[in-house]
Amino acid sequence: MPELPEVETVVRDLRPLLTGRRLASGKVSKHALRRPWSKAWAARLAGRRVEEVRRRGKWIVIALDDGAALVFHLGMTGQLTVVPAGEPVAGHTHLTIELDGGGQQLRFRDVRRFGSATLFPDAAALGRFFEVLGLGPEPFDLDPAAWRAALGRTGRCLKAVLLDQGIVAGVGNIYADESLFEARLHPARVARSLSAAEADRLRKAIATVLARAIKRRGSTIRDYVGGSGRRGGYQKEFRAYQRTGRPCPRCKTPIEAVRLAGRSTHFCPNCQRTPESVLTSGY
DNA sequence: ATAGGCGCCTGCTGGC
DNA sequence: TGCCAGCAGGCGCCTA
Repeated sequence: MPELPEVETVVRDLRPLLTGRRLASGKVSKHALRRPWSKAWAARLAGRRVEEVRRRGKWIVIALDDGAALVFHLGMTGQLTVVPAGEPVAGHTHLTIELDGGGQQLRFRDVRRFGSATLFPDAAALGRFFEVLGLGPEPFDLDPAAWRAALGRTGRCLKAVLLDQGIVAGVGNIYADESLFEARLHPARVARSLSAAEADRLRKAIATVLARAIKRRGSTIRDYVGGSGRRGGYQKEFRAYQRTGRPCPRCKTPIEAVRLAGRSTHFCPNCQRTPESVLTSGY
């Protein structure tokens, strides 16, 4: 689910709700998440104060006053919310942390359990974790020359490249399709085949689409909610993703769906020329 | 190097 | 109405 705009929305929602608050006891469900949650961590959290809530790619980092960091990934169906302690606990809630005063709780819910919650004891451990992950730059910070070089270095198709968190962090299936539509580039185009102008167009399109989606608080297809429980609204503005057979908003040609990089991929066959037609048109 | 497939989970949809 | 295959916003691992 949650790609950069959704994760960014959660972070912006949680920041004022968590910063400066003290964490109390934590309660964990018996179901395993993608990464194991150590039993000792709940006690380790108690009494710690939240210093900062931030995002890196699709990861949420809650930095604590003793240098430890609580790190979440939302997987496909993760929800990280602050709610009144009296609110009924929804099914699939895997971690509940009491907050000081006000009777609120931070809750992590994840139906499919592809997400994770992890506690890193200090900045060095967190740094090592992200180093091993090897996340690429944030999409809003892409250096034009480095981006062109990264595309020029691979024979993979654009869809696969956009989904690769090591090339650019935070783009997932929705925003890969929406960015390629915005840039008018076919998802099967070989990255190396892009001109400098096309690479620039794609770089700008990614930032444009993500910024637009953040303004709408991300996309809710089914499960996603922000840090205060509100749904996103960008799903109403999809131009390609999940619009198979419906008219392209630019040229009315029906949107097509194919499978690329193992993911369903949506594009306009007229606005986003196929690699073959690009070749035959003598580009 | 890269594509493709599978597995991890649960729940919903659509076709028969 | 009921059943079941197929699919879903992610990602790591394996094979060819």
